[in-house]
Amino acid sequence: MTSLRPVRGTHDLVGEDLRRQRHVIETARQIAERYGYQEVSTPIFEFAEVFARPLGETSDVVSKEMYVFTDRGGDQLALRPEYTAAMCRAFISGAFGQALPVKLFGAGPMFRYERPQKGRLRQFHQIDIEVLGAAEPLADVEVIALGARILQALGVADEVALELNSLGDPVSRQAYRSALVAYLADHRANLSADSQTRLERNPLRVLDSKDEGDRAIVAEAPLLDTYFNEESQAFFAEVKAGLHALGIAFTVNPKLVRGLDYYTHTTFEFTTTALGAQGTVLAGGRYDGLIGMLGGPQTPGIGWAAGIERLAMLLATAPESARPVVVVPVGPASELAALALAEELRAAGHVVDYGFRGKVGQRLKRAAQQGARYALLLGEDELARGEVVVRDLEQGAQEAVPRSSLAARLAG
RNA sequence: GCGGGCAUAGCUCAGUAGGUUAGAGCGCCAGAUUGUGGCUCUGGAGGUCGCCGGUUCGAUCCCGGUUGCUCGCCCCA
Repeated sequence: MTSLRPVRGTHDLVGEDLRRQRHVIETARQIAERYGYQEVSTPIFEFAEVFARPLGETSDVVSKEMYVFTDRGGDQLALRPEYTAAMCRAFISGAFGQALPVKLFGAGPMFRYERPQKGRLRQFHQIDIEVLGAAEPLADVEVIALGARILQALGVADEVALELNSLGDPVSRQAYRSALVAYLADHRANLSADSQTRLERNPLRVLDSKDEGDRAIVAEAPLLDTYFNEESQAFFAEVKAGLHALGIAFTVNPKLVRGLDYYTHTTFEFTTTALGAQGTVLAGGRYDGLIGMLGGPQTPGIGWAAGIERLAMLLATAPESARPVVVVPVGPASELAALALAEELRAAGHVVDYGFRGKVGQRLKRAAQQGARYALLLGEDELARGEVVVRDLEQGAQEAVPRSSLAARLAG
């Protein structure tokens, strides 16, 4: 048995799994570009405060899941557990210029120290979309639409449903929070143990508790939208109207509360029942206070992140890998000529593999395993005649083709 | 951090009511076929039965612990 394993919750990505993930990223990249989002890539580690401050010191992500370390210069750094705060830091650092809004697309690894399970890893990958500097509800609409279009293009739209909610602006949210805490405090004794601690740390989370007793209590709890001021109501109405106008189906889930502290107004989640316990596939919301919280100029923001592994698992089929042409020298005397032929075909744009050793039979077997369509056999006889034997590995038929018409033969 | 399931060949898995050399299919290597894969046949390599300890004359099998994987809780993409 192997003694050297990848670190728990990390995986080597190869073959079909890698192709699935690349397909997810490429699809998202193309569509984001079509919507006018620019691709950016930020460092995978940052000063730890970049995440600790906006996410909240008491949040699980910061208090128990972040990979934090001190570097040789004594700085407290963290492997990024999410993209949004890092994007905002880059914005404050001046990476994206001054013209607002900026529309950003990114994809890459994130790190959280958690118990791995289906659809959850310690190093996982996310696609990230952010719009910074747009306070308009139509920005929320576009951002959600972009997510919906990507899910459609991936062919997973039927597996997924959009849930939408609003937390209201900070004033409304705070008013509601007080009312909720007061209500829950009256029922504290009947709440589950988890929800009693939620009540201390993040009372809104009690709303989406899975515990049945909690659900009964929550059913009677005050409703968020009754605490909305006019502005919050109008904002939410515009987002919903925009989604209707674009034909994007959603259901309002008044108990949809995103976990991270920085959300205001719109929150949303695309979820599936096809992935076991980790149903959330793409989720985000508006975070108008985040950039200010980080010490930047008050700038509104809205965005989402999608789990690449989760999307890759939903893909019905894996993309095919390129089918190579394999060049096979017959006998040692033709090796160099065969290698030169391979180079020539590569220069012409073909995917060409050249094995380094083995008898003709072994090389052909290998070529078939690689999924090659053609094997090109080149021996002394063919060299002398200026020909190449083109063997169709699917049909089993082969024919000698003059070098001059080889390109045309392979094209057909 | 808490709970359940699983751990035998490269892969998927069988097995021994505790007993001498632990099996299959697929894969791998070689040969039949010294310039031809996929079919067929023959032969071969490959295992500290996850690890440590206990019970026993004897443990891959029973018991305890441990590690890993996996699924769930918390939390989240």
